[in-house]
Amino acid sequence: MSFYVTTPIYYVNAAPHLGHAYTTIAADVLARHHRQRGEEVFFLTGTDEHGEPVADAAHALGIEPQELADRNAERFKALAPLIGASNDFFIRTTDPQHQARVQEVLSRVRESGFVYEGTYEGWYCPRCADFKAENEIDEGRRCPIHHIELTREQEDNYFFKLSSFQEPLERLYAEHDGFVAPRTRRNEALSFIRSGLRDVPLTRHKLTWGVPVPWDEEHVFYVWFDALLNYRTALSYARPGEDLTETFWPADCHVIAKDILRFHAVYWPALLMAADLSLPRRVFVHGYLLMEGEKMSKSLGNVLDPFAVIERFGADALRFYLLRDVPFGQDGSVSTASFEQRYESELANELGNLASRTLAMVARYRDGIVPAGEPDPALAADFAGLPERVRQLIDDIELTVALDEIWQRVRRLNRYVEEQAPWQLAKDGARADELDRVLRTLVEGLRVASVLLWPYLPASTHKLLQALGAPDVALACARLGAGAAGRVESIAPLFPKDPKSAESEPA
RNA sequence: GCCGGAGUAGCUCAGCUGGUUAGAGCAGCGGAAUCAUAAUCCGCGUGUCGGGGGUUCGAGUCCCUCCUCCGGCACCA
Repeated sequence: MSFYVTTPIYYVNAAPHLGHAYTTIAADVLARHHRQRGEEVFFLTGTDEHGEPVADAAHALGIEPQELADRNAERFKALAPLIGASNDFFIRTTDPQHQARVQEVLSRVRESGFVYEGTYEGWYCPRCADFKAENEIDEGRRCPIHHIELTREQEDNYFFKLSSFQEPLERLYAEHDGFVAPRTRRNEALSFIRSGLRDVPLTRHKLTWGVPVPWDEEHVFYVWFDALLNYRTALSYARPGEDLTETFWPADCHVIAKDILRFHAVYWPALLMAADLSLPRRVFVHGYLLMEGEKMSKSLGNVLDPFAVIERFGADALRFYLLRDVPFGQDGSVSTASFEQRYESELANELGNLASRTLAMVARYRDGIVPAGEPDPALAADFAGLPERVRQLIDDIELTVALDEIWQRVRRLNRYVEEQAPWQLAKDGARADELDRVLRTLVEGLRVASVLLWPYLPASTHKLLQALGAPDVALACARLGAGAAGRVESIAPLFPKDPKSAESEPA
């Protein structure tokens, strides 16, 4: 059993921000969950480096596109480990192996008859040195950037016969209902397809920053075709001397944001059909993170800065917050205030403190040895079926709902402590068996919750599971009573209240 | 304009194929406990379920209509 998940490749004309982190974190949760199942997982992320916006941004800085690409690719590459992403490879579309594969696949598409020479005509801005899309033209046919009048121009280039795939795509959507999720995004894509597909330019003539077209060196491939193919080309060279394509293709899940829906839900499957390659199983579209209800933008200030959050609270806190507070698949507001609220009340108070009190009681009442025996049936009943439920929800990419299911058990454990009042039992020697069972149950509950939380909170649950003497995170272990009795160690608070001043070790 | 979503407690939202007194978390008020990062737990909500009409024994949950908000409607990575 294998599982292949991807993020989009991030465009290097600007620096990484919270939105990039969000997508990568979500994909990472999927990757880690599937590893817990014992599946062979490949998790890909990377950078998209060609195209006019990169060339423009570079020239504005007075440097070559490659230099800008190198610079920003480095920043995206550095972001991944910082947010705890366990990606297996980082692709750059300027990798020579990628470019060679792109040429190969697109040549095949041409040989199959899906490419023809044509003329693109549109509104052109001489300052931008590029055509403008209909919806980005200002009043009076002006460039939205330079505010000068656009001219009508033509460009000879090669076209991809997208129109040939209208019917196959409609069939794909009919037969594979979950190809695009959530539902509303699927509808959007399908209605776009039904509205009639036109052929699209496959190459650009006036640009040079791109993958050269092998059959006509005057052209480079339009950046989207180059970019989309990364999902497949990466497998061929991610591991030196090995081709992983057979093992992992087709991708199980492409995680994307809604702004690139059309490319993944329409162009991409059409391109793969044209190349006679199998299609990804699913495209999952998440929403936007809004700051105070506005779309994120640096100029707004007041942005939840992922780097600042990670530096102070650690990557786990950011991961948890984003997947907890924003229903995955929908737009949602984020703010430093709500982050701090979640951090303190849920991570520090509910989970962190649960760990502290549990470990402290085992240490105080039983010298750090977890009593043997069966867990309390009452609590076991509340945990019954949980791993299966979580598994199902993750299969449905319901990351927020799955997290909530687990979190309800964290809360259940705090209630259990109050119900059982172990400190009372400890005063009565005749109730030692009861106390044994309560402590045993608590440790087990905490262990199971930690295993299930591991994809979301990899660093802190790892630390906690170590302390509990049960480091195995396999999903099969997420059953109350599956853990062995043994010794626990006490640890520093997992989520300190004032992490800024706490000189704790890095998470 | 066309298509698709959404409008449920102060806030953020659950409510699947219609069926007991409409739920959760947060915030607020009151209380209990002391193992714990002064953390935790318990109790407290008369909400026109956007408006109106309809179907039904019975409707946030189906149909019609109106209002408001959001998204998509092509070559912007």
